[in-house]
Amino acid sequence: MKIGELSRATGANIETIRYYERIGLLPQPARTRANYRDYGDPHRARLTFVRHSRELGFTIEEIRSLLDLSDDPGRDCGEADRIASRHLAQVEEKIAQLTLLRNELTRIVGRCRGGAAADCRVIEALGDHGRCAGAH
Amino acid sequence: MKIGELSRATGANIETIRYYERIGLLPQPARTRANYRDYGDPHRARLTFVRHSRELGFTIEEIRSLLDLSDDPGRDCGEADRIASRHLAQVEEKIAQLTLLRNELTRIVGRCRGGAAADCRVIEALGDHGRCAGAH
DNA sequence: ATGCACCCTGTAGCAACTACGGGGTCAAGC
DNA sequence: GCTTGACCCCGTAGTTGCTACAGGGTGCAT
Repeated sequence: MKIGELSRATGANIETIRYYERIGLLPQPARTRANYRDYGDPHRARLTFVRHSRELGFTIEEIRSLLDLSDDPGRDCGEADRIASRHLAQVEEKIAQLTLLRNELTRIVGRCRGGAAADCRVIEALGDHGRCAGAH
Repeated sequence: MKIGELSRATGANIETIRYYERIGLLPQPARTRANYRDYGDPHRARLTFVRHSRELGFTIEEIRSLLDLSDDPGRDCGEADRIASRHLAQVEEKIAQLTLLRNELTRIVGRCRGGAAADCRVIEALGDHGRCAGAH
């Protein structure tokens, strides 16, 4: 299939597909006589894997490791589990941080009654870190 | 104070301070005879405002708007509240997304017993979006 | 033959920094 | 008086993960 079809099949956009090839995440496909990229099913599967992993927030380098693992069926897969676990821990950490942040922001907003900026509680709160409860 | 002191006083690193000056977020400070930047308290307060806002996840452009408001004490401050409210909504959205993500990841990890990568459930799950519950 | 959708390459842009190279300044210690 | 070290200057390039051109070529229908 041509790059446009692959793009529609996977939801990755065309520029992104070429970018993945350039950084070596996708192998170089065959070319047609007109020098168009010509993809097969293994390419589609690999790109689906990459897009799905990206949607789950894995970095390109993590995905590279995961792909290396899956390219080498004999290797122990504990490494894949470790990468995913570490990522899960990062996501949980991020959720915790954002929750603290939401609390700060909730405290800050809704305190303006439309007065002059000189007395604005929002601006005041932003300038004064000392009043924050969270540890950011 | 010199840039190193300002850096220590605010937690912003030196390169970042010069960057903020370059993009017009901080005013150009006075210079000593040796051409060193020489900051005063207003600079420190402004930088504290910027860093705190960045820690709360406001973009540089949002911060620029907030600073414009606070520089003009006569203006209505409802705008500040709108910026903060919109940002709060974005944070809540992000938390919701990450929570879905965490659920996916929790489903994926811990399914490896150290077998061969060929049978790895983690790798399999990443290649197969169809089995995801969440709407990412 | 001409329009249109599609494809090619290479480069530059985005946010928000961070790092680096190649220099200048200043106070302390020998 | 000379060196050592900590600090400062500027300008530019790198980071991540794309996205957006510019300037061309290809393939098919009308």
